[in-house]
Amino acid sequence: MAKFAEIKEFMLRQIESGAWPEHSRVPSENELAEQFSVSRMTARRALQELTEQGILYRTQGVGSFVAALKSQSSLLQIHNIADEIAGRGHTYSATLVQLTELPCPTIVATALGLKRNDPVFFSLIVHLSAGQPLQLEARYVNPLQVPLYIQQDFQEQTPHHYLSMIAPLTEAEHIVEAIWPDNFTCQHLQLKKPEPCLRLTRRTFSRDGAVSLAYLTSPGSRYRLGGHLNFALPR
Amino acid sequence: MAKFAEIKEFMLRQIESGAWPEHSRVPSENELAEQFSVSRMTARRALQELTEQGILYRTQGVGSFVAALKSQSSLLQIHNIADEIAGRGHTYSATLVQLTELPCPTIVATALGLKRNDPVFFSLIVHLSAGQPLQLEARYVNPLQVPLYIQQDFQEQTPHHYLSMIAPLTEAEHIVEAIWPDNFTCQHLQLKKPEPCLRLTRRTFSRDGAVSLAYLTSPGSRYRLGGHLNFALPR
DNA sequence: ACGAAAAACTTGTATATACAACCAAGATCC
DNA sequence: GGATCTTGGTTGTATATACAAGTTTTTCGT
Repeated sequence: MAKFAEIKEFMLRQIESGAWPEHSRVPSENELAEQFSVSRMTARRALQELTEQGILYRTQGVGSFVAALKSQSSLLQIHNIADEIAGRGHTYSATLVQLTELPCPTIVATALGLKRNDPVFFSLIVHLSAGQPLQLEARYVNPLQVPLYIQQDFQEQTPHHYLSMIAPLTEAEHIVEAIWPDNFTCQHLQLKKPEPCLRLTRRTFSRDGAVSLAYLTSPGSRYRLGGHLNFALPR
Repeated sequence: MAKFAEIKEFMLRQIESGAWPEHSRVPSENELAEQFSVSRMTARRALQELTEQGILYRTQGVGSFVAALKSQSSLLQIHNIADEIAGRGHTYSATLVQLTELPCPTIVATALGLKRNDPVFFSLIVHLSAGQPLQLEARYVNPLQVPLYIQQDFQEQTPHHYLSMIAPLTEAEHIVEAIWPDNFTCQHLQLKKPEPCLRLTRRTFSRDGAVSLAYLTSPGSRYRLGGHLNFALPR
C-alpha cells in the first residue's frame, strides 16, 4: 500500500474509533510527516484526499479538522446503505426483524401493481453502523418478479444487493420527508426520545414493472442525505 | 490566479470549444509543463484535478483523455419552490424578512471560498403557498460573483430565479436532513408547535466558483421532496 | 518474417526545498 | 488599557529530482 494511503487508513481509524471527535483538530502536515517518516508532501496528500472525500475540512493558517460524521449519500446514486457505511470506514451489520409473506395492503397493491390481499413479501431490517441503528428498512417485494426473495439470508446480504442481482433496476422513484417516528420505529432505532427522522420512500422498477416499495427511516441526528459538502455545517 | 488553475482554464476552454473532443488525447504532463513553462508536478496537478472532476480520465502508461460530457443533473432544476407551488395550482407569494450585507461567518467563508469577515450578502425569505408559509430560505451570496444581489426585489422574483440569470449554474451540492427547528424558524414558518422539519442545504456553483449557500427549511407536515410517486403514502 | 529484448514515453509515488498567504497569540509601544 | 507589531505555526503553491509501474513503439537477433 502506498504511504499516503497508509496515513489515510490511520486517520480514518482514529476518527472512527472516536479518538478524534468531530471538529477536533488533526495533526498538521509537518506532524504527520514526522510521525510517519515521510515528506510533508506525502502527508499533505493524505490530508488533501480526506478533505476531498468530505472527511476533513481545512483552513489556511489554522489547521485541519474532522468534519461532521453523519453518513451521507447521493440521491442520484442507487442507495446502498451497506456500502455507504463501509465507505465511511465503519463496520456494517444488519438485524433481520421479520421476513414473511402477507396479504397486500391497499397502498402497496397500488404501488406494485398487485391486487389487494394478493400475497406479497415483506421484510423488516435494521441497518447498523458500528453497532448503532442507522436505518430501519421496511420493504414490500413483488413475489411475481422475485419469487425467491423470502428464502434469502439478509444478515449477510442486503435486500438492495440481492434485488440488484435478480431484477436489475431500470428506474427508481423517491420521496424524502421529515417525520415524527412512531413508537414501533423508535424501538427498532433504539431512540430513547423521539426525534425528527428522515424517511425515504422508494419504489424501484425493473424491465417488467414495479419490483419493490421500501420505507427507509433514519434518525435525523445520525443520518443525512446528499452529496458531501466539504465543510462543516452548523449545529 | 495560480498556475495550475490557468492550465485548467486553458484545458476547459479547449474541451468546451470542441477543439478537444470526447475521448481524444490531451497533452501529457511533460508536454503541458513545457508549453506553460512550469514543472511537471504543476502540470500534473491540473490534470489530476480535472480527472477528479470527471472531465478527464487517465491510464497509467497510456495517457490522459477527455471524458464523456456530463449529463445535466435533474437536481439543478427540481427545487424551484415558486414553480413548484404554481405547478400545484396554488398561489405563490414571498415575504422578504431581511436583505443585508454582513461579515462572513467561518462556515460560509469555507463554503463560498471567501475569507472570514469578508462582506457577504445575506437574504432571509419566507415562501408561502396560498398564504401559508412553506419554506424559510436563508441564503448567503458571494458578492464577488453577484455584486448587485443586494439591490434586487425578492418579493417579485425569487433569489433562485435571479441567480440563475446572473450566474448560470454549473453544479449544485445538496444535503437533506431532518431537523428540529429552533424558535426563530418556528416563528417564521408560523408553527404553533415545533415539528420535524426538512432542511435542504444547497451550495451552487457557476463557472467561476461557488455562488451561494442556502438553507431551505420546510415543515415536515407541509412539504415533501423528490419525484412524485403517483399514489398516496400512509400517514 | 518473426519474436524477444530494449528503448521511449506515460502516469504514479515520493522526497527535499523554497517561498507565499494566512491566522492566532503574545509582545511591544504609546 | 488598547491598538499595533512581531513571531511562530499552518496551509497553499511551485520547483527539481528520482525512481516505480504500465504501455507502446522500436530495434535487433535469429
